[in-house]
Amino acid sequence: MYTDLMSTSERLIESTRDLLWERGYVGTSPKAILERAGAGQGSMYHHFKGKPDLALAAIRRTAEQLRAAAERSLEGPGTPYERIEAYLRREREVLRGCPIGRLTMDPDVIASDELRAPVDETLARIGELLAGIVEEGQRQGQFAPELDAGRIGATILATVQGGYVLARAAGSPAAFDTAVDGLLALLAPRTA
Amino acid sequence: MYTDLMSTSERLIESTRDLLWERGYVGTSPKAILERAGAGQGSMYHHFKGKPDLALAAIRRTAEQLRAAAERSLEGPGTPYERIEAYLRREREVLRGCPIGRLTMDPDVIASDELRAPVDETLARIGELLAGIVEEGQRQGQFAPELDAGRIGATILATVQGGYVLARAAGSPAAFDTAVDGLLALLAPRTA
DNA sequence: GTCTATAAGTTGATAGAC
DNA sequence: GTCTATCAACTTATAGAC
Repeated sequence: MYTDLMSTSERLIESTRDLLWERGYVGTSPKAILERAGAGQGSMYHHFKGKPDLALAAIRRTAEQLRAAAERSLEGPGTPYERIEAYLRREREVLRGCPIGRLTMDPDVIASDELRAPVDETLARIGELLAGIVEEGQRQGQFAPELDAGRIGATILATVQGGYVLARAAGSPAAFDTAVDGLLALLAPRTA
Repeated sequence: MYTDLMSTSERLIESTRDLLWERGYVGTSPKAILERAGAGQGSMYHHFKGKPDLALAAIRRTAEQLRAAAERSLEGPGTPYERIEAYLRREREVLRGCPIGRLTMDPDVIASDELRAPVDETLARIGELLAGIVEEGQRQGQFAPELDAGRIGATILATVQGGYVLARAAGSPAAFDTAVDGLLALLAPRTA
């Protein structure tokens, strides 16, 4: 519940963010949003055109925060390998899943170019960041020069997204860590 | 639509399988199932206790088929690396997502131990198969002996599951292949 | 800006006829 | 076994009062 401090519009967006993460777009009803935000129907339809419009605002904000969190890990100190490890091992609420990645399993999100765009852009951006760091590592001799940095970036990102799937299936965050450990072993610098 | 040949009970299960794949558990209503199966309310509640019971039958069948498909690729001919490649490159309807993996993003599936069990067991089984093949490759000197086979198996499975996420986000199956290509490069046998 | 009232359609399930 | 009727609750949205 976001009943204090924030404006009604803010509370609606934050409530929607929570529910999209927890239940997805299809599983989130306006009623549930309004209850969590402590607002009435009128407020929602005053500030937003409807459920898709409110969801878009929520998704955009979540996408922006995820991108920023990824950049914090990836643009931190350390060698390329260390920065990739920092990204892979950064604190996550693994069993909640990726707040952006999970939206790709939402049929109504995928059916809407507008709702899908921030999801696509965010994952593409993180993939590019990862690819850039792999390239940097190649220039420093840390990674094999024959690797395609773009592909490795995609593999790293896929391992993270798939790690969430395995962890939720198993009901345990350890499954995420196992997949990450395997990837890090495969990426381990030649001169360790 | 499954209006011919099958029994009503079969048509209900097959319709549910389709819809669970397409829209997930939360996004699938009994009404939609009945329309697709060409059956009335009474048939569904005669053969099944309700939506969760019908979904369980559908999920179990899909899980079994996915396990069998994975085994066909992984227990085929070729070196360990070649069998892993065959599994990774086997024909998939990438943009539809993994019919089992996608269920992990369904809150009602994850909330039910009964519905989650076949999902967990299927992914665990495929992960074990992969780990076994990695071990075999290690014995043959194809993969580095210091790798933890269980972890690498998890990484391979995670890359596949994450590949679906990236492809659906991008709206293109190519994103799946890119992640797989990166993984295969990292797994490439020493004596290529 | 926010609220309640209202509405047409859907959800998931039960009852009972055939 | 299969069907339709019925049900209370929910979904998404509009109208209009305050």
